[in-house]
Amino acid sequence: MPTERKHVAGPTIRAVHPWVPGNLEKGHRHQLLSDNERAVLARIASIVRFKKGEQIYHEGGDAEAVFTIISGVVIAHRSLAGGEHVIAFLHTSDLFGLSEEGRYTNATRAATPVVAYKMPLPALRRVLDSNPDLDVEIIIKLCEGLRGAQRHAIVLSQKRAATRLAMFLDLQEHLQIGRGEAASEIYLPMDRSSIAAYLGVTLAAVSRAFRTLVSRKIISLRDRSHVKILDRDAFHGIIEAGSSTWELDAAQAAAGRRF
Amino acid sequence: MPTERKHVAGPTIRAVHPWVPGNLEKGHRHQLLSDNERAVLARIASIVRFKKGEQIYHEGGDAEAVFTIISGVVIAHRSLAGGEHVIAFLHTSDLFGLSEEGRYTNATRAATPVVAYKMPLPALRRVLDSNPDLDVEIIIKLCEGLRGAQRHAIVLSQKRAATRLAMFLDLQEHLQIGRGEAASEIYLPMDRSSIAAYLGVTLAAVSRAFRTLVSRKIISLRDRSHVKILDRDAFHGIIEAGSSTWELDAAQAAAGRRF
DNA sequence: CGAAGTTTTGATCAAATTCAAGAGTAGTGG
DNA sequence: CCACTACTCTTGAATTTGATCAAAACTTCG
Repeated sequence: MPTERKHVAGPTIRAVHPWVPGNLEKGHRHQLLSDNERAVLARIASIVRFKKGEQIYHEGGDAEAVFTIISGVVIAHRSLAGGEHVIAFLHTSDLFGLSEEGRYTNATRAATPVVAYKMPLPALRRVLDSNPDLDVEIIIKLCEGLRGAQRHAIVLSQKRAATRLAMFLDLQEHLQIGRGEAASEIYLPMDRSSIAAYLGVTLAAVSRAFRTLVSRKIISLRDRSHVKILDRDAFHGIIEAGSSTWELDAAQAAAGRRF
Repeated sequence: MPTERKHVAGPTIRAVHPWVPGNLEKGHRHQLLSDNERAVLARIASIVRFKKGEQIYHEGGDAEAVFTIISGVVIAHRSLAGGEHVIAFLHTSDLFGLSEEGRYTNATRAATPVVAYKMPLPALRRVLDSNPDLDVEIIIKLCEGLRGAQRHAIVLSQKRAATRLAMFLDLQEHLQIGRGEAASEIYLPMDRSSIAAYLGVTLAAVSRAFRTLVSRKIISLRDRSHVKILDRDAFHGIIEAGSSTWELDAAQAAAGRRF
């Protein structure tokens, strides 16, 4: 018996709907679980806390649980020989713990202090088996993760560091708006070296890219983690320009995307 | 009533299982649908054909159907100003047609002549609603797509073109083996400019990277689309070396990956 | 306040882009 | 079957950009 909406405890999962959004505004991330579903998941979930910088699980480890974030930011990454590649920055209501053949496919650590729900996989699978409704929500969330990963790939396909950074800021702003947070400033909870790893460039290059954008008065920095976009035209100019004069051959441009 | 295994018609979907594979060999892509499920889907699916280079759907178009490939190779891409970014190369049994708020999120075109099953979304959703079993299969497939996109991002995070190419070849080989095809040679059905777009480098750089690997006797080319790996040690050396001396700071390397 | 860690900035070097021309392939029609 | 054309791919030379190495400024925190 669902109680009042705001007071239901349990995991939340939010995502942009893959199918028609119906009545609601574009880009809004809907709460995917009903009160009832949240209550069911709450029964198998426990609340866990991680300190800033703490490892949550490691690449290749036994996939024993799936997590959703209550508060804080999580970095999903993979360690290559001699460096690390950041896969994603995960926020409140994001789902993580993807596995392949029973092993986690990447590592995660807390970028800030993190509180999360932890759902053991065996219990989760039992719940999924008996609650068909939950499956569709998870599909929707996975579609979002997939779109996010593809967006990341597009950022990485850019050649200029300033373009990658601008795309990253643009993405962060959209995600922030989607989360319903204030939008006048972009907040960057992660440090420069994580941004560098996400963008696939060096720390030094990120720093220079920031300097470039600031000196051209396209953005301003209140401090290391608060960015304001001053000139949106120029800002999007940087993004478009990134892929400007570049291999104009592939003329038969078509369009569409994976399910 | 399922007839003999080999003779059931209808869409196939194959993927590596996210959870424990149980008895079967690692990395093998299991047929996710039962004969019965295939039969159900076959009822709403129609067979469509596309010529080489033909557009299947375009970015932003009304998402009206989902496809699975019967034969041929499909390129999922997104057009940036002045260039295109290839998201994925899709093969037999792959599922595509991802949408966001009712619109395709990228474009697709045929890299070779393609035959596919087309499943209209409204009908598909009706079937999913009444066949809870199908949901889990789709979740598994989406996990695979997500892992693939993340792998792509890792390729793109590499700095040297030869490293990206080697990783690409390695990936193609694994996918080919996973599909159960012959593995002595790597077959590349797509043209150089699609590879370039996938790797996020120029056509010229791809060409030079091939030349580099061939001249170092690490690979050999029978023709434009048939590659053989001659020296596996050196080959994997290239892949490792790519991320060699590079930002050794982020010391607190943890590990793990998204659900 | 000092020490460790993070970020900025500078100078040099290697690598990919860019522009452009030439070689190789495929496809068409005589 | 060959020649012609269009296209893809390779290769070359000059330029730009980011990586690399290293040192200085700034933060954070005990």
